[in-house]
Amino acid sequence: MAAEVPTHASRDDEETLATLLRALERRDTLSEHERVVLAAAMAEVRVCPPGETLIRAWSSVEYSTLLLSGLLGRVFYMSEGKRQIVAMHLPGDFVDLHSLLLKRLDHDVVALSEVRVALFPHVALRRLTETEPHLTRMLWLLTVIDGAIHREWICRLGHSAAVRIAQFLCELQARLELVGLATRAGFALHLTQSELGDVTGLTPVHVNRTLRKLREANLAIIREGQAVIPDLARLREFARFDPTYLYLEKRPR
Amino acid sequence: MAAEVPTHASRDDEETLATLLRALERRDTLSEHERVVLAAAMAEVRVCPPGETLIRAWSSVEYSTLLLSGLLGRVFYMSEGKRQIVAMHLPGDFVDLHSLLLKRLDHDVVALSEVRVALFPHVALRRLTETEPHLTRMLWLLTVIDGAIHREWICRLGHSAAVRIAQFLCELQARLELVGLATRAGFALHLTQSELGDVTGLTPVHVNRTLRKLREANLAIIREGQAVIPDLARLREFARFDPTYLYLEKRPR
DNA sequence: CGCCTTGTTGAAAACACTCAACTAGAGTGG
DNA sequence: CCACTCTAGTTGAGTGTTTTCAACAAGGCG
Repeated sequence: MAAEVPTHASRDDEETLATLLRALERRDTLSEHERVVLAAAMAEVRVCPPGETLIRAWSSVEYSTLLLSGLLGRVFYMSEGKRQIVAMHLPGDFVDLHSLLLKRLDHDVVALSEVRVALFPHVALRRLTETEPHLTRMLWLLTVIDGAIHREWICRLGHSAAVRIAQFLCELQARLELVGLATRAGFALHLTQSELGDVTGLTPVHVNRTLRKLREANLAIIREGQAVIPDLARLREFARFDPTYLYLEKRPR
Repeated sequence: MAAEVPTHASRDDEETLATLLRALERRDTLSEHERVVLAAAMAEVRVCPPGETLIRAWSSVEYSTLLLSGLLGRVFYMSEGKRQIVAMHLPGDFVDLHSLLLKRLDHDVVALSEVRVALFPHVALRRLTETEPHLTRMLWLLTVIDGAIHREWICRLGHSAAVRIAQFLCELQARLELVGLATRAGFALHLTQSELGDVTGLTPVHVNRTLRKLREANLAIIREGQAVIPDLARLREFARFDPTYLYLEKRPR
């Protein structure tokens, strides 16, 4: 699939690699050497159109994907044409770092908008784990936070439709704000109501009705690719949202 | 909390540590040295009565827990007294290896029966990550498989009550069989219908009705602490259960 | 223009929840 | 010994939420 030959990353991509570095440094400081080693592990940059499946479930994967720009989902295709999105990824996210260990993924990785991604060959990452124990633990931490978000999603499915959608919006807002792609007042959201249903485990029809309720309650207005949040505190209260589970704080590890 | 002084593990516990070693060796071979290093990182062994909370959410944790015997759950307490069990752990499971990276957990760890656990101090595990890259990757793999099971649970909640419960039974059967605690015909299941509801996101009343349906359809008979499965293939077909996501196969890593 | 996708709304059906009552068994204290 | 209480399981009836089926409007695109 992907070319084995590393292509030189442009300044633009180096800039977006900085998003990953910032995500890591939010948790612990990196040495200059570690930053260099990580940057060196990055190879090819690719651009994919919306709807493209970057990685198909159970296929053998030889690299991990860093999302540079766009929106990307991890998707299960279930019986009777239903699908469930089990994770959403924003710029700066290491989408499938876990494939370094698993080699085959249980889910597809799908572009939900046009995306730019950087590929980190597993051979390079694996070499890194041999010599950089601290950096390895920090990458391990990313996969473990990924698991924490999964757990939050499990709990989300125990709530009513309105709360589910509100929680998802809160999570997206918090994560997007960190990378400068959202304010407390809202963010760009180029998801169809059908995709929103795949995230929250609801039918498109019910998503539609529920969005109307949220709109009428003035909690969140979703339209034309924009999520407008009149009062974030009120939305968070309604969703009982507490961003602690995202483990954003700095903890020396 | 836990004593810092390592206590000598009895032969019985060494035997059960073997369950962890087997779980690891199922994925990749360990050197004799690695086996010794891992065993040396194990300290105190504790016994807890059913219902006890071993680890409380957001408290500072200084060790990771290996389950030696009994059943153990990872639990979220949600609003209005509801709770959601986000993971079940069997003997041989490293219950909270992720706490090595996170330091504080987003959930409680609760004994669902009398349990025996072995504690691995974080200082010892962390020292291990400094010198044992291969062993580190294998531990990392365990946390990543944990995430894969989370994803399966997310998808589970998109199905009907009967399928949810059937899937849970199938997962438990497959995992228990691996450690010799289940046959294809059934296993001991000391969970109340209420706890089964906490796992599947259903009310106890609805669990009861659904278990009756499963019983009447001769798919699974749950009673008196026993899960009897007349025809595992049929149950798996009904639940559309495919154990691949447990990543049981051997893959050199 | 026709065709597709997306969003929207209505009505009926399916599903799961709530409230309530009752059984059975285990454990307790008089 | 019994009465009492507690937990776990069971069942019925009514309610509420979500899904399904269906139809239709609006916009993009060949």
